[in-house]
Amino acid sequence: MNLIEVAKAAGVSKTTASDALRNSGRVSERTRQHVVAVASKLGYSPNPVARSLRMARTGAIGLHLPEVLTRSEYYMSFVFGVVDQAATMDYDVTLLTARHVSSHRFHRVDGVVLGDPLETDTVVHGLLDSPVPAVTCERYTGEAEPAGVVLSDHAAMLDTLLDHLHAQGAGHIAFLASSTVTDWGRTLQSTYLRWCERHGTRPRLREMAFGSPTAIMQDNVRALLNADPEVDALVCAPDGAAAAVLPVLRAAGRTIGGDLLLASCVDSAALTHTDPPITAIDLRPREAGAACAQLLFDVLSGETPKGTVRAQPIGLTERRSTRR
Amino acid sequence: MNLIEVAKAAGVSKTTASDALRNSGRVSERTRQHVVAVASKLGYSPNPVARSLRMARTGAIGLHLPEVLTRSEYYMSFVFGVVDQAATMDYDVTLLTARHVSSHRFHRVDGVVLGDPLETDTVVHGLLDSPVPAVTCERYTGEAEPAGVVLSDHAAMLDTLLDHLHAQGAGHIAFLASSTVTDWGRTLQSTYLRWCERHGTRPRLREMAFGSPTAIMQDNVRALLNADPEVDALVCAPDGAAAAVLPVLRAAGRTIGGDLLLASCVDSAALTHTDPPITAIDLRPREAGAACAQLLFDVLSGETPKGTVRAQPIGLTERRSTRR
DNA sequence: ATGAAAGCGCTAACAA
DNA sequence: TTGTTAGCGCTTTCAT
Repeated sequence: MNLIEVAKAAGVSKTTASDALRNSGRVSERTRQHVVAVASKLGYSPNPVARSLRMARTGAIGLHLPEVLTRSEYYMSFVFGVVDQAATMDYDVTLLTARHVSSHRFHRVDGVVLGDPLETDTVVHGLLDSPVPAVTCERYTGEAEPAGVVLSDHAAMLDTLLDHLHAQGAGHIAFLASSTVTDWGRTLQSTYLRWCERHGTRPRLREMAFGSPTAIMQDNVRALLNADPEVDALVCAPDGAAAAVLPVLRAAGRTIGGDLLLASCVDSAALTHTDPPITAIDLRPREAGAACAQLLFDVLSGETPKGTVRAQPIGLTERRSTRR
Repeated sequence: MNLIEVAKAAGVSKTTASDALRNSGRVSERTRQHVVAVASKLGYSPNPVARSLRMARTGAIGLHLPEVLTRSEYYMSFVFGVVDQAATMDYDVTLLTARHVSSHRFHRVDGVVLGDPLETDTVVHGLLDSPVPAVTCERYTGEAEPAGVVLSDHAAMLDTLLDHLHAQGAGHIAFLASSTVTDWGRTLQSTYLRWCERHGTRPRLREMAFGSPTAIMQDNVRALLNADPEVDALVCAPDGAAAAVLPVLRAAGRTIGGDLLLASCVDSAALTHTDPPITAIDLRPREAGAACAQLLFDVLSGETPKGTVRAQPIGLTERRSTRR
């Protein structure tokens, strides 16, 4: 069932049928209604592929996420933020994986959103090199220049968190860090180190690769506490780490919210269920995803110049794990 | 940069260029290499939209998930199972949301995968009514007939779990149920009720709507324990419920793995970090997603008849919460 | 207000 | 082995 058949059945030309169905305002109200009626009777629906070819736009944007992290609640929310925003613009969202770099199928999408682009991710590199505009959530630490960037002020928020711990009496704050392959991980590390310097305390930092398994996180924290028994607060950067190390801390005889304060740099529902609930930075992933999609559309429409950077607010959710 | 320009630059016809780049085996090795070289020098990449139009297939499949649940680890894994499998077939995956039902853009995809189709979801209904084949993960409890179904034996696995609890000495097992809008939720409820009947014990069941907030889950469990202090085991169906109610159980003076056994019908990383770790049914969502995609491709290729049902194994992960 | 024709970039049938 | 031609279904000039 295509446009020609509808036109024929309605006794008009292809063009008129097309214009009628798209409300172009070119046809008389009478014929428009007639064509619409005929089309719906025939169960016609336009072929979006043909339309895309003619209009040179696909009606879809691509979305790429770091492979190792795809289980996390953060990314799931991010994805649906992007999808929601895209839906309001009548756009589809296509998930882009490793295949899409070697292959040459870039332009089945009008643009791409990259969530936390890893410097080491070849897909990211390929996508940034492709002809379609790209918006990243957080800075890309590699060479290429995305068409837009959505940024949150992680440095300021981590400072706020560290100040909070300090105000609660913590004097020796340790930091379980993410690797520096993302701008986020890098920023957090340097912020922590600077904060320690400003406060004249010795940094206790352990770095972990992205997507490290639970056991590794736990080993790191155990080692941290053994090496430094005087540690009285722990901030965990990797998603899921804070909850994962809770048993270890307890096994070491520590009381969370008592002689040891605990906080996470990524909030999640799980942190509200732990005993005690764990203080965390709320990254507002859904809003971040929506902001990325919006920026991409603004760039695509030409309203916004390439290279635009937009701020995305984040928050701190204080819970019992950091209240003495 | 299109095929014609490449052909011109290479001094061959459009067709030859096309065949050379697609390894159709129609052109001589000499010209093939020449065309490929020219194309890559010019930075040519084929237009997938044009190809789709010509070949009457889009190279993408759609994926729809229940809106309310989209944060969960289960669905994130499921999504990437689908994406992985699709990638091996050189297919894209497009996320389908509410918009796609009212609108008529179905056929930008060659088929759709529906994860846990809710009977009440209008998108699901629209998709099942659309001309493209659909594969569901779990049965659709409404009227339409999907082209394929991937099923796990939840009844058998819940029986196994209940038997396990019974073997550990539990005599009064309560069940926090999901609503019956999915086949999964329905199956679990009836299985629990039948098990109770077989064992001559009184069922203690509370049903919760899909996507209920934490507070509601906790209230339900509190009420359950108050009404029935003799309950010595609790099975939670909804994703996240088991972890969420842990504090409530503790506040009620119960010892998990001691005077109260606790288990979840959906496994997740969070359940390995709780104290104690919680026994759960491992639904193997990644494998399930991959199986759905695979079945869809088999249907699309015509190898597999419509209406095919395939089994997908699941497992039980016993943890300390159910070992006395 | 409507129609005829061109063409988006590609692949497949038909020739040579 | 290669080239020529005809569309896939749509939107957009350009006429009328």
